[in-house]
Amino acid sequence: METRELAYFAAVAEELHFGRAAERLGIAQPPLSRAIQKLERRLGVTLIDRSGPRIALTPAGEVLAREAAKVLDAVAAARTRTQRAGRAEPRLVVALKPGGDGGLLPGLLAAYRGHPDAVEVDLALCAVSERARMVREGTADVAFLHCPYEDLTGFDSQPLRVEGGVAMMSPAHRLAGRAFVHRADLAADPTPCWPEQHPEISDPATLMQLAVLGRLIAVVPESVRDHVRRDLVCVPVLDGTPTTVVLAWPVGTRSRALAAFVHTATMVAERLAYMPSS
Amino acid sequence: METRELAYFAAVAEELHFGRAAERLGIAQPPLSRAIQKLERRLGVTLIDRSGPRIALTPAGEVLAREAAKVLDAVAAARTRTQRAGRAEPRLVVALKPGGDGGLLPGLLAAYRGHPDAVEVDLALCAVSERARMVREGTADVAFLHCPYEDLTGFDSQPLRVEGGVAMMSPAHRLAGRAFVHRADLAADPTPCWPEQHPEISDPATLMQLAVLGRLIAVVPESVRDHVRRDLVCVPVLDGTPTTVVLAWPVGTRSRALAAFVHTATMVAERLAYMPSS
DNA sequence: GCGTCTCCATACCCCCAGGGTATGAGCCGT
DNA sequence: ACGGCTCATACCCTGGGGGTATGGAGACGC
Repeated sequence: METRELAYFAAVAEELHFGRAAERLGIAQPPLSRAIQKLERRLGVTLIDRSGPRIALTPAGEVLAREAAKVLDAVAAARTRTQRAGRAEPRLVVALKPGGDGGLLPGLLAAYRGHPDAVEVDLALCAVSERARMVREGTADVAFLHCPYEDLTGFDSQPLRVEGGVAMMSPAHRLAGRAFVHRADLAADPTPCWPEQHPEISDPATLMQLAVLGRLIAVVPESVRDHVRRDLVCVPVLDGTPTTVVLAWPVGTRSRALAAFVHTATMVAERLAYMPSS
Repeated sequence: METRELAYFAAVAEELHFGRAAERLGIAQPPLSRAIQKLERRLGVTLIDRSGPRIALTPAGEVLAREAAKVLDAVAAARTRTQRAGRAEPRLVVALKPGGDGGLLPGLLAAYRGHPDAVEVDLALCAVSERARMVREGTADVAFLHCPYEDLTGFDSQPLRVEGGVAMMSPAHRLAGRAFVHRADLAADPTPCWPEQHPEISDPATLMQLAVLGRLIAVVPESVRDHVRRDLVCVPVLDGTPTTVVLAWPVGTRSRALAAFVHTATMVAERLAYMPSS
């Protein structure tokens, strides 16, 4: 099973149409039909049900569609990781969303610079949904992720710190004067909360703008507190789900630079834990 | 990057010798050299350092060697899973070591048979190290694994029950009369324990034979207690690391039969938890 | 019910990529 | 310096992957 064949099958499985799949692949339809037939012969399994008016995947075809996607992802990751490893002097690409480092990054970068295995660090500031994908695809080496909001399957990870939540809201809001709130206070509120109800807002500026306008209340990790606009107030949510800031990297990575980065991060996080007021 | 090329590179990376790698691959040496050169040109990266007396992998080559192994594993898994899905009526292959089901299997199989999504269940009784590999390669659909002794990366899993440990020993042993022991009692003992010091013993019969002879003390999950030879005594280890029996399956599996099996297992495990004396 | 349209399979051809053999080139060790 | 080991190069050849043209099997309209 060559990757080309798997890519062909993946295209057919997605389009459910040989002609369109062939067009997308940049080849003619007959070679594509033959390639799929050959794949079926070699596996000894029917992958596509061609009897109906529209073609459909057999159960085996469904399985192969998922497996093929995994293989193609692995191949793409292999390419980017290999190329990155071969270019010039090594660098470490760290993916995070703005403010998503739990306040650890300044101290971490300073401490990491002094480590014997340290290399140059590139920061990839990106949207929420991008970070895990970047690491999976090899564009980034390691990412700051937030449990339990993000899926850690396929990653090794190191928890750095556990943070409570604060509710970010307009000063005009009726809860703005409170020393703390509970989830129930927010649930009863007419203004919607985030990120539960608005997962599509990935941009902090947009989020804060909406909060200022009283359109929503955002529950964010407490470390974000220092970066919010001055015209917003933050009120701790006592019973909010705590967020764990973790460093995540692909399983099986063997890189001294990465190991040093993770180790340094753990040290820095521990040190900060004893000085939480900073 | 075709899988053939990756297999070629993996062979070279393993043998560190073009001639032997070519022999292993069943091709001549020149085509292999060319294939690797082509790979390097396409990636724009040097993979192999040919300057020394023995060839060596560059850092990029090291990366690709690991990534290629992942891809080839994924391809092999894709083939076996697809073929299994296409053969006749579906079956569910459950991998476990003898006695490794925490006593859940009889009740689980009986309850599963009644489930609407149930299919025939094949039991693959295999050695300790085989189970995870079988699921990873697609030979089995799901396995009983034991945390924290086995690596769950790449799997989704469902914990079923937590078990304490019992020390299995000859009746002649000085601790055999005790109602319970602590780790310290065993650590001070001249006879070695298992599995910590003897991971190579994967066969329960061998293990028990050695225990009978007083050559070792085996610390095993308490559910194994019912299956040990009658000429052995089991003494609870109060402060032993608890073993969690989990069901593990490949991430991303979509199978009603498997979902039903896992769900049933959870139910059965819960029910058993309320009747621990059974 | 027949023509037509759509869509996949088949037939046939071409060409290049991948494989083989022979041989050269570089690097040791003696 | 020379022979041996090992990888690269040169050259040829074949198979298979890709192209075009066309057939055949349902689905739909009238």
